[in-house]
Amino acid sequence: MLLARLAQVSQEVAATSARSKKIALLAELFREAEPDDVPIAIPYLAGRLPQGRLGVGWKVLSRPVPPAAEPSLTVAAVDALLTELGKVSGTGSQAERARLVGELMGAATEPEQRFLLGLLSGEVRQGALDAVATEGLAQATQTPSADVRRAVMLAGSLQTVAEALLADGPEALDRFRLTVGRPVLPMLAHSATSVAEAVGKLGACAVEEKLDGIRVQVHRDGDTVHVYTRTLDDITDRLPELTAAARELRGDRFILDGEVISFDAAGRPRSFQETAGRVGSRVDVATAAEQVPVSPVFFDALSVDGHDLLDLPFAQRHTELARLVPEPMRVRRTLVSGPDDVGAAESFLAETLERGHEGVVVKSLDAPYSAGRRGASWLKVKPVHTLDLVVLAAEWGHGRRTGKLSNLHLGARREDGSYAMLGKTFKGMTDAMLTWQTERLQALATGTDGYVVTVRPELVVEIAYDGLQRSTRYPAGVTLRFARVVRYREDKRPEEADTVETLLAAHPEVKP
DNA sequence: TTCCGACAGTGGGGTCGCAAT
DNA sequence: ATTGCGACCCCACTATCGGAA
Repeated sequence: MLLARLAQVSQEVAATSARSKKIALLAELFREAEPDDVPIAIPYLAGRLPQGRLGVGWKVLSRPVPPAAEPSLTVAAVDALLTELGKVSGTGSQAERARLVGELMGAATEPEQRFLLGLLSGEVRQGALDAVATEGLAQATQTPSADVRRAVMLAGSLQTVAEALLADGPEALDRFRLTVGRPVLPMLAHSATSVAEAVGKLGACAVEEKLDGIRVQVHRDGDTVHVYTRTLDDITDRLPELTAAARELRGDRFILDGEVISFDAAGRPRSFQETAGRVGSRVDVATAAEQVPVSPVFFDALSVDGHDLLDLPFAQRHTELARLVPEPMRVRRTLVSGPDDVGAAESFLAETLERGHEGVVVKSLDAPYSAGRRGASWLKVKPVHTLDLVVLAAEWGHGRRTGKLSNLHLGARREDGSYAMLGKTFKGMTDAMLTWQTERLQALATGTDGYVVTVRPELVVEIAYDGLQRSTRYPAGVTLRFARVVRYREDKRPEEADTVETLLAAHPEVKP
């Protein structure tokens, strides 16, 4: 198959907003693909590379290369070149990578170049990623989409399922069963604004501590233990404590879901930054483990002693978890009978925050484990802080925000009347707000470098955020975590905005 | 007809590790 | 030794489609 054909389909998919049409276009292409093209074409049209990341980013891709006049690249040739590129990434030379990228781009026509750039930078912007491609695959093979989705969750990979399905037909899906040693996509949570709202939606539920660490899926089969992240990367070697902990447990074949986090000497949770730094350390694990030891805290069991628990209600899965894992290694929780009992949930949240944790997750007791989906049966509740800050500058947006000032630079007042930038945000804006702020900020503009428009510090905006964290990038030594716009405060003068001092006073545990 | 679940898009900050400087 | 870059952790929110109610 020619790359030009893929680029054309991607273009057609991008051109329609109807999901049903996107799915039909993808299905048509999947049907016409040769068996050898399938493991390449499927991930390409799901906006991913089969090789994963290649060590090629914006820096290399931004060098323009004259396009070819006629399409000649095949999908297989592109894949071979990218595989070569992946090997070079392992061994070194940036110059060699740049040369290979140049070679590829030089052989591509203009539309092919556009498609490849999107693919390599992870921004295909065709309105179809894995989930839509999965629907397309189901349609192409005339297989119920729920069956395909489930197989993808269990395989942790769309292309594995696609190869099997297109080669052997629907019966091939039976091969994808929950297997110890093969990670599955983890179940995710939605947000709720209060425990009352969450309990109101779910009824009888468990309220569990939400720990601010790294999500882990731990597989043990005899003496063999593997630890996977949320994106199914194998991080076993970085976390020797988890292998040891898994081997201590009474069962010898299981899959558990939990969080890994570091506690200080006093038993308080360390900051996310500290835990994430430890989990990210790969070179001298022994030293890192000594300085920042981590502990697993489990909250779900997917498989125990060869039994697949995914379809059991949470209450039963937790019974299995409790049989296997002693209490100190399980997440703290309380059971709530329903909306009449919401007081118990609220006091549990208060206690949890007092213990230094992030918030709670409210979980329906009768929901199955919906791997890979952001099911509405888990609802997280975290406290939200707000501040009134001043817009110092704004950046031009990309994609659907092209031509709109999007990303705001946020400043807090200093006592001397100047402003300290605390971070940026592009979140929380409606299209109407984008239009409004583009006009308003341009009227306040004092200069631009073509990308960042600086403005007179006059516009006050109410910002919600999850917490403060240390920063080496910003002048106050701190930055906001997950800042988003709530609303503009045109009723407020910049002199009425919050100050760095009041912000620091509100978060005494964070030292700039 | 209206409501709501699922999806994609738009990017934020930090940290680590590696290659280039 | 320092710097720049890419990968991968954490993540919120809005717009839109299309099936469910």
